[in-house]
Amino acid sequence: MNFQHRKRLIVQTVDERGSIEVSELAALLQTSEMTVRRDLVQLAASGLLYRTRGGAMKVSLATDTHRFANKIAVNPERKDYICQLAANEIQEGDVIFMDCGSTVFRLCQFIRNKRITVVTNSLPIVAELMSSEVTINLVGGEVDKERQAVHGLIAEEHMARYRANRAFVGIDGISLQHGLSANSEKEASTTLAIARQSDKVYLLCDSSKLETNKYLYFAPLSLFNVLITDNEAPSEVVAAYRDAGVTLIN
Amino acid sequence: MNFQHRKRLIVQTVDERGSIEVSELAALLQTSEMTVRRDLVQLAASGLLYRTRGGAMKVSLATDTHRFANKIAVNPERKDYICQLAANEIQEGDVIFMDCGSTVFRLCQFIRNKRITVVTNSLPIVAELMSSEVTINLVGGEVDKERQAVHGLIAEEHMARYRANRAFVGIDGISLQHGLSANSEKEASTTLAIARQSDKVYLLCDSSKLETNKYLYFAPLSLFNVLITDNEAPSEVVAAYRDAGVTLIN
DNA sequence: TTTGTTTTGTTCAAAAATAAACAAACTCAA
DNA sequence: TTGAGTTTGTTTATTTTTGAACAAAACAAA
Repeated sequence: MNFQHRKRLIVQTVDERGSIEVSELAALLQTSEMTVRRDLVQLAASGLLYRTRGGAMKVSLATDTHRFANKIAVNPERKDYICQLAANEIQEGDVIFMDCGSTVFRLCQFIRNKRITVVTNSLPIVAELMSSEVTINLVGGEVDKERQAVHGLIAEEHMARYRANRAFVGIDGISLQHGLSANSEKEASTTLAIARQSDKVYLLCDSSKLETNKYLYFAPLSLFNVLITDNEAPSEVVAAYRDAGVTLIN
Repeated sequence: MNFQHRKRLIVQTVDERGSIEVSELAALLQTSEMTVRRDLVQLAASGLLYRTRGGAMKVSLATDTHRFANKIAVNPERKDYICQLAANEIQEGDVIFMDCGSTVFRLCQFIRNKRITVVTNSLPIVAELMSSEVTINLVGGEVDKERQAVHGLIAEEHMARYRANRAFVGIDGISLQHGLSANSEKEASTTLAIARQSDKVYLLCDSSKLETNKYLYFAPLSLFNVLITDNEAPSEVVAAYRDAGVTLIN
């Protein structure tokens, strides 16, 4: 029973069962738990399974990337700080795009009394701005109930009909090395569609997301014009972004 | 049972049930309440659920403080009667248009569990069907805040892209002499656009509106195929409509 | 307000899992 | 066969996770 043989069996078993414990694998492979752990470290490093304490799991079960939708509750004070900066950029008469990110949602409170037009695919944003001075243009198409937003082909065609001064979009991950990344194709696609139709794209991104990567890389840093983040961003990271030519406000 | 397992089960259970208590989760996961609390802290931090005192709830439920509310209906029991009749006409797999009338809104409760597609310009209907089996297609365009609906040129273009089996539309006034009438051009125009794209048009109209006229006449009786009204309609009026060739259900 | 109940966070000790260190066994050429 | 290099198993130390106990905080009812 060599490593190759064990490796095959481990991956196969994990795929079949979804998850398994180190002790079970040791019994199954007639080997010690230490050896199993060493194998698991290698397999996890090459991405064939997800290492958990006490065992391993199928990657697909552990990551559930599609779920990270409504992050309203996370880091609200940072997000409000960012949105205040973003609101300062907006002028009367502007036509702006707002996407369905949780950070972007919090921009609503700062623009309630501005005479501007907002084009958005986010239903919470529409609800929030319903009693405001803002003229709302809602993107049509099939409703994604999980994200409470409209995505897809028809939505993108709809957006293609409008031209905006500015766009405010959220992002799941951003890194100097790989650019922008997202947890879902839908959101990535919508972000691209919005960027195409806007003169100036502002990326709203709280500092916890700087230098993180999500599963789908979808655009280089050049997609946006201005990165707005909070004042808790590490100064060396901020400096690195500025050195890379990014216009960063914080 | 490690953290990854518990996490999956907790998120799944919360999503299914809407909310749950710490003690229930402890029993379900065969672990202590302390552990459940620690798990909930982590899950709430990553935005997968909303922490409440004594348990947790779905994020979307917690953030839906801003709901679209339909005006309190007049004659609710008549309208529900009509909608029950209307719902009987709908079959699995149908694609249906629903407009933004208050009568049509009450149809939602009867179609929650049907596997159909609803195309609508009404925001209260979208909100109501958000947690249902129904696939929703939202009509895009400029939002009419007063009516909580989308009207106008872009909206009509959007609707022109879809073809539906059935359409359920409300009406402000109807008379044998003058046909259909409305209180606003916007709604009249939308009704016409919907009728163009539908195989069969059902007019939902409580009996208090029969033989009334509003300021804008916009279509003859031939616009619709079936008139659904309630059982309080005077029998001579019903007879007159049937004599005039109208298919009437009540 | 005060009182009593429930829920929560913190601290601590026990248990489990892991990593590190080292010895034994095995591989494979020369 | 020898011996360098690798893999494996065992022991030990370290880290992580867990549950219990208890104090603090939040809530509800007088």
